Amino acid sequence: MGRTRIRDIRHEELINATITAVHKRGYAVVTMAEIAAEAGASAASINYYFGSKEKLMEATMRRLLTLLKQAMLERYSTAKTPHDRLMAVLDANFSDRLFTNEQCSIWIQFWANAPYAESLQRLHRINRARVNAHFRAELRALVSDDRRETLREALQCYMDGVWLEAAQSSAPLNPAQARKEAREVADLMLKSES
Amino acid sequence: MGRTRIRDIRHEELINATITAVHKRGYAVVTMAEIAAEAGASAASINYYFGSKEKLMEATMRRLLTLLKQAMLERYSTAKTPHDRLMAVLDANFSDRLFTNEQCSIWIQFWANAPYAESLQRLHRINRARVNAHFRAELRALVSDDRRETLREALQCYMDGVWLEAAQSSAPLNPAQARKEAREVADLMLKSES
DNA sequence: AATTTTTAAATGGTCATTTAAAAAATAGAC
DNA sequence: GTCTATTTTTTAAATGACCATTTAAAAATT
Repeated sequence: MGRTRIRDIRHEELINATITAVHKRGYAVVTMAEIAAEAGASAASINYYFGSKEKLMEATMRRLLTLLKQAMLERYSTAKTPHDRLMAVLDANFSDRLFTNEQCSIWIQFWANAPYAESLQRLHRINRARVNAHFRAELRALVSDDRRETLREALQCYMDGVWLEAAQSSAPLNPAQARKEAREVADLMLKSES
Repeated sequence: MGRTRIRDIRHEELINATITAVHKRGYAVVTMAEIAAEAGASAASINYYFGSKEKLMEATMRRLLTLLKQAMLERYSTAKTPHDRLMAVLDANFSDRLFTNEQCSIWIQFWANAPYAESLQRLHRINRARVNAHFRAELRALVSDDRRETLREALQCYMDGVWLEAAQSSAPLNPAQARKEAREVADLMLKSES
């Protein structure tokens, strides 16, 4: 049973604290002590559970990527048509659970640091490849060969750009609105195909 | 005359060194000593000319924003139609001079740090407002009222996303290709209007 | 001679990580 | 259920780097 119950609880607490602390202070300057304080723990305990600051950051990013993956798979299961499944990918990216100020901040920090940390770069590649595969699969049925890659890249860049812009704003985000706009943009691009 | 000749030369050298050093090591971890070494100077001289690391970073970002502004104005002057001027904005963003690995890296670092530094945030707002104004002005003649804002935001996010993705790749960028794709994407979105 | 530019070295502060010991939880024996 | 023994968890304090910035003096320029 709960052989590692406390361990799991602390992992979760510390990762949540990391998300909040990085959002508040920035990846570059946040300290172990600040993260620990956010979780009501001590800096030493972070090293006890994660080994180092870098490994904590990696675990935090892994968590976000898992959430995104789950959100996509959830929506995929109920979507019937290629068009529905394409929209499912967009909806997942802007789901209420994911598209928050805190998580937008972390994503930006992730993007900014991935080029300088092998472990983060790897996570980024894996995630990017998965999203691309989904897009490609669904677009196959929706647009002609010669436009498919252009459209796929445009959609991917659009989504990244929305996250980027959201991270600059301190006003609370509106995921429902973001989903609506993403659908509009996608349909706008698809329409010129039919 | 050259009352401040050396001062200007050093400013330029140090800003260029900053761009290179940040690209190589990341904003978060690059040291004054590394930047100085890149310029063949000493860390102390950076403080002599810029006052602090933060002010150096601000000056560096200001330089990039100026380059972008110039590139836009240059292309604007020769464009005749609204469509041409819209493309001019895209072309400026992906011009040979700007769309380089080094500068992409800096932009990402800029985006990641703007939320945590008032001075950077200000620069970001100013730049964003200018690009938006250009887009809005040209789109007025090209698309209907109800779709204009969606399209503008989509284009803006697309551009940001392309920069973001470019910063993740270590392969040399292809500005001409980026311009071509941006034009395709823009036309794709405009087409469904006509 | 005066001013500007340059830097080596000193300063002071911050912080991730380690250490060593305490506190808490758990298990096993009775 | 209570009482040790053992393991796990927690943290205060120590350690050791690292680094931006300052200082003071030298070098270069005017």
